Amino acid sequence: MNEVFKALADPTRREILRELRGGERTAGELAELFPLTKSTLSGHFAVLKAADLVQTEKRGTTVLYRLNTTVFQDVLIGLLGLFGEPDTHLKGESRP
Amino acid sequence: MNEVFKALADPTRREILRELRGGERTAGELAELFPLTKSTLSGHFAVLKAADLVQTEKRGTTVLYRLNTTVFQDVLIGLLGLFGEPDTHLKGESRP
DNA sequence: CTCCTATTTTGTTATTTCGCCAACTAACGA
DNA sequence: TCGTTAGTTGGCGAAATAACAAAATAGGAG
Repeated sequence: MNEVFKALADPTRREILRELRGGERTAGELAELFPLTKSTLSGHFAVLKAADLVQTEKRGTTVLYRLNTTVFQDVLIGLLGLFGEPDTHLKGESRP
Repeated sequence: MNEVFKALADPTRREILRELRGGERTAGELAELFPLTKSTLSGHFAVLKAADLVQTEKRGTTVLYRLNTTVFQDVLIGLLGLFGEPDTHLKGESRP
């Protein structure tokens, strides 16, 4: 979960995710959208992949990136954990 | 919004927010919960305050910190912006 | 096999971040 | 006023981060 928040901390990476809302894109297509080199973008892709925010598919010589919407739910739950009510009604300790 | 995500990127700061779910705490009370110096914690408080994630109230010689739940909504909307559907149904361009 | 094209990896540099200690300010009580 | 307690600020070093250029890898096309 820490990796997810760290990944979301960078504006470029958030913009990448925003672009992927429209559907899958190749690494090159994404790279063209930013005033950064391909290698820099490739590093950002790696961070997003490590955080499981994107999924990749290798098709021939290109790599497709797409959003992993499953993790969206995890982030939401994480946020609820930050701002929601403390779980005082639970039996066990939340932090033993 | 960038400051908010940056603030959430640090585990200590997220833990501070989690602690504040239980109600307001003084800077000293919060500092005791972490194996860090007061000055370090003070720095984290400043980041959280700059991101508008907490509100402060000076009472005598102590400073009370409390959660700013208003920003929670902003973060949610920001997340929906990242993972939700692109706003293709809107009239204007989203990025002119 | 050889040459492109697409992408990742590696090495380097500049900037930022996080932690500590020491010094400082502010409010209170004796 | 003097001393104490609560908290913030400034300076510094270590580690993480983000950017680039150049080299390396992997897949087709010919």
